[in-house]
Amino acid sequence: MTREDIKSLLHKNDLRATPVRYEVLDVFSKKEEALSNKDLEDRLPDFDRVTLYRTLQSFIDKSIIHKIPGDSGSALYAFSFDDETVYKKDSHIHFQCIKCGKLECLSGFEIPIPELPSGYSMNEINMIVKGKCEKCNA
Amino acid sequence: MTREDIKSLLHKNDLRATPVRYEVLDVFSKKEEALSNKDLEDRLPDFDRVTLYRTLQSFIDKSIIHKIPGDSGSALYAFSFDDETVYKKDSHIHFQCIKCGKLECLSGFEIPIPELPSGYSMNEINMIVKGKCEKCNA
DNA sequence: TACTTTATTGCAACAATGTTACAATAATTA
DNA sequence: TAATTATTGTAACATTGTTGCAATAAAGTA
Ligand SMILES: [Mn+2]
Ligand SMILES: [Mn+2]
Ligand SMILES: [Zn+2]
Ligand SMILES: [Zn+2]
Repeated sequence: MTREDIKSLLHKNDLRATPVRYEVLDVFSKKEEALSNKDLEDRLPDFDRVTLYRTLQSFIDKSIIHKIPGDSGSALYAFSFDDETVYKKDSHIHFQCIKCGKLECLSGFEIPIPELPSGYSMNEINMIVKGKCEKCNA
Repeated sequence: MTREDIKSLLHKNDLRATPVRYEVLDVFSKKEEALSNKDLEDRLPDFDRVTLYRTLQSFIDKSIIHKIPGDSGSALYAFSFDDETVYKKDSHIHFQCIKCGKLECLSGFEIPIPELPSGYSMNEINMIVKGKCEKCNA
């Protein structure tokens, strides 16, 4: 993602193009794994953690990134490569390696639709698979 | 679950039968929804929150309850009605209602097995479906 | 039952993460 | 360039998670 790409993405979403936002989006678009607020603090030490927190919130609001429920205690976030509508239609699997700890979005691997009891309706599915990634299995 | 049932379940797991444990298991075996540490504090105000925290840990260790990853910021726990082995073999769907907020284990509705990229292995799956429950759809 | 052993509890204290208020500052628009 | 309004940094506070330690209670034994 070029600087121009980021700028237009931000403006398309009614967000001003500021240094934090450039940096955070740069990190997300490059990194293949999900990151926590703390992860960002470590990577971008020049910005305050509250600023990073609010940056994440604004991106979540605009669906530029998505939040991934984790059992780790802190929330994880990842870039939504597909555009918003596509992301919501066919959502992807989240995979967390039990050895190296990395949590990644498996783009291209669709979540199989489960059956629900009658009377229940479905809006969103989140599937988190735990196991060993390719590297850690080798 | 009778008092005797609870006692033998605890002893079977090498846990002493104490008042907190009776109460917590009583709550879990009756309630159909998942609960947080805070939820337990509200329901059982006579016990210290750290005691409840450690009670949950001991039950998790023995697989008497299971932890459910949520995006709410705090961990949720639910009773494992099936015994441990069965629970691990065919795990169940977790359903969270977007209207009333309740998170429940849909026992009897199995998680469909997803495909993974080659080289990846699977140890555990967690599927959280969001939508409206029967009550909230009526 | 009384005694011994060892797990468990309550309290205090601390760590980590999440969240808001407000004044200073920077990005847009005219 | 000036005006407008979003965004930032700092501080402060809330909530949840976690550990150490001495007091207490449960289980096992005589
Ligand atoms: Mn994802
Ligand atoms: Mn469950
Ligand atoms: Zn790995
Ligand atoms: Zn409901």
